Amino acid sequence: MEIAALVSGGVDSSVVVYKLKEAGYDPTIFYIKIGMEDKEGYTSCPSEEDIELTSYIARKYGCRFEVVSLHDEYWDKVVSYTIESVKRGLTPNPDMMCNKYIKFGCFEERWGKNFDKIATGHYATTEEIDGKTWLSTAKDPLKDQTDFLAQITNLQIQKLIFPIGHLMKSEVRALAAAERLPSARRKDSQGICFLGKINYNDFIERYLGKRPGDIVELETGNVVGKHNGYWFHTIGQRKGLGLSGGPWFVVRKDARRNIIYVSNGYDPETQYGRTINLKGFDFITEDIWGEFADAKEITFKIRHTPEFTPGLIRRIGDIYRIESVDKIQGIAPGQYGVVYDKEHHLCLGSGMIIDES
RNA sequence: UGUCUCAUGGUGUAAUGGUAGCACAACAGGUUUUGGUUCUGUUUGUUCAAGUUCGAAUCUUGAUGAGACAA
Repeated sequence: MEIAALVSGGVDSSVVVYKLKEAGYDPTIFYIKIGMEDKEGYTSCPSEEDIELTSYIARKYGCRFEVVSLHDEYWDKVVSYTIESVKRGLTPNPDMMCNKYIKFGCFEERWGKNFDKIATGHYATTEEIDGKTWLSTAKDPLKDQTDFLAQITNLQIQKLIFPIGHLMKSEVRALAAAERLPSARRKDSQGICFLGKINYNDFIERYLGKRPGDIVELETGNVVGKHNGYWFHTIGQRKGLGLSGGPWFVVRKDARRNIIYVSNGYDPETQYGRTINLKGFDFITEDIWGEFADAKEITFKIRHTPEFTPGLIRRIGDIYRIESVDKIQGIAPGQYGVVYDKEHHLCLGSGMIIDES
């Protein structure tokens, strides 16, 4: 079986190579360059070190190694998507798009198609049930990354293997240490991958600039402060408002009028919601419900959190509506509601959160 | 202009002659492959000038500023 391993130079993907070799496979290692360089030659890509580490792994395990660039595609599908979303007042999820369109999209079309399987260092697992492949959650609940994979398709999931999905993070680190991998003690990557060391707000300002507007208290309608543009704030956010007498949380955004609505207190009710409307819901493996009028018991996430929240899902026309059992903080349109089965074992699919109105 | 009240970090507030504290913000870390949440830590202040006192944010006088009542 021919396997392509996507390796970034981090601990997780390095251990993937080790696990594949251990299992008797001879993977070909690919490093995907997606560093952010725009037309002005501006770059933030710290890929030199990553490529160095990846190349070390390839040598150590005697694997074929290729550095491929999906820079333009990345810019198209992920970076401009991010900017467009933010501009529309939404909260984008670039990493989900990266998985859907880049790692398992463009890469597959250009290189992955020549392989039987594509292996990555995601904390996720797959499961065969009646000849169908399902995306299922990782053993390590804290590191589970199925929520970032929930936009991929059935075709993609069939080709994927996640060699470290049944390991705890600590086990992965221990393996890396035992194998003396240089990335063993490397810090976990975090944050939007294309930003590197660039501050998020700087990135936004670079493309959207500033547009001062009012910060309004939702309950009273009072103007309590000024902001530099609705695109610098997201729903549920506390930091960055600069208002005293708080804490204050962003509870609503009016992109058209450039107004940020906030509520005051440690636990304002307006910060929470129980209803989540999902547009363009995609099932990963198959539509297990079809047309249905009743409510299905599920669990879900609307953010990368360790908890799965129980709830009921209904279908209302094209909209899938989740009624959460618990109140949910920071429901931000543009983010994805990721739906799992009741036991939060299988990841069923996801849809983009839209405004309730 | 007559009278009164008030003046403490960026903001809002404590400390009634005895170590200027708290909250929010900001900043820095931890957690987290989405700017979110959350946790830990740090910085910043007595409007100014003179006086009383062993000792003043606190008492006295003046200045400046803000507010309220007042014709």
